[in-house]
Amino acid sequence: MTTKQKILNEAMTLFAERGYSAVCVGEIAEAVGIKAPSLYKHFKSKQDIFNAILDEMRSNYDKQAAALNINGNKAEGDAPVFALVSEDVLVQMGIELFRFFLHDDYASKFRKMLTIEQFHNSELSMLYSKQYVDDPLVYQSTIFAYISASGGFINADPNIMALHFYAPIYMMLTMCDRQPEREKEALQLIEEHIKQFRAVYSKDGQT
Amino acid sequence: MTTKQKILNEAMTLFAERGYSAVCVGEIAEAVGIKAPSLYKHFKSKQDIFNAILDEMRSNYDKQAAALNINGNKAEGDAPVFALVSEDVLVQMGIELFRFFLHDDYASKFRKMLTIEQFHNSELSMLYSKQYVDDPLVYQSTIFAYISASGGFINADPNIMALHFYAPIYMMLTMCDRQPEREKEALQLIEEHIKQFRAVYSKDGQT
DNA sequence: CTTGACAGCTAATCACAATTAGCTTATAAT
DNA sequence: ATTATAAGCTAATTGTGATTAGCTGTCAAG
Repeated sequence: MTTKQKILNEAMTLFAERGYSAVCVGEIAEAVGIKAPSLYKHFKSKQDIFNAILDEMRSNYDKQAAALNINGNKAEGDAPVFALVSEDVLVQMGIELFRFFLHDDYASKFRKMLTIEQFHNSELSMLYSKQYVDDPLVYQSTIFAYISASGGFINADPNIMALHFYAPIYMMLTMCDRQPEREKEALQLIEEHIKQFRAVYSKDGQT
Repeated sequence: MTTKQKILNEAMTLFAERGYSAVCVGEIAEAVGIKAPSLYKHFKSKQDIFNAILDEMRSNYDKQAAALNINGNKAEGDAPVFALVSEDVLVQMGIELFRFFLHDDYASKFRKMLTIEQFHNSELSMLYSKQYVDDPLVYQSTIFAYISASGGFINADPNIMALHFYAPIYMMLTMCDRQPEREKEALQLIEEHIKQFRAVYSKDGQT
């Protein structure tokens, strides 16, 4: 891995733990294994490092979606897969989603960093909302619209179904970001959540 | 209002916008209308100001719960009120809850501050989880257990019902913290969310 | 009246963090 | 072989931020 890349990684790790302004360039350098002034051979300022992290993540965004076996924004392609909502396919899906976002090193660090910096300016606010609220809701909504249309679920607004499905997962995710020791508990809750979600929304009623 | 109190207020405002380490004591002083060194007549360090904010909020915690017409941790007392889940009492409840937490100046600033600082140490992590995840869930759960028992709702795990009810509200709340301009949209979603929540969980079925 | 505590101020101090200057070495292309 | 470039280093520089020293005015208690 190139030094430049190493700098981005270590910087993100530190920013994710303590936030941009609490981290000093010396620490980033030390983590990389060089001295502070050498950072300036690769980036013109501390702010520039931060910006580069954002740029990198913007270009990684689609790759990330691909890393799950989902199509990111374009959920139409995935919907048929979910249509086979037999038994706990839905449960598995939700849990995979949760596990991936929680454990993927890059995704997880980036999310924590954005959590800390989200109020800093409106670009970051919008980015956070897009990544962790809007896009997932649009995606899930598409899926549920499809399932509803094919008769698997009762007739209900797919946007609200998406909210019902995703919000608890989101809440557990942010909880595990700050308290990783509660992952087990979170998984348990998510599993029950999805089972009950399926129960109340599926046409036949209970499992 | 005493200067000491003003310092705490202004400091919290700034910490909520930009986080502890990005704010310098001079700014706090300026917001209060004094010079930086004068702060030290009231607090022995910048960190001490932060700690005092936490202390203050700990002692305000119960008052806050009282400000809503709820009993904080002890939901047993409130449950009967909710038992009359006729029509949109539930909707009103949820929306009031949302509005209060979003607009109350103190509650809102404190939440943002804690959002930024939550990863700083485990005490803050626990505090965040308690305030915005665990306590609300316990509270809601108690309510739903009661409603279920009195036959208003289908038989389902009240913990999961609480999660279903609260998580979307929580997600919209944190969204509005970073994008206040989306409040209308959030309220709309919450209203539909609760209506649908009631529809799927109430014994009779639809509205 | 006067005195002491309080709360403010200006002018240091002290540390440290970001960045720049300028030197060195390795390496890869000419 | 030579040389230009990249990437590292040490030693400034510069700015800023937290905190301390020490002075001053106010005001309530004696």
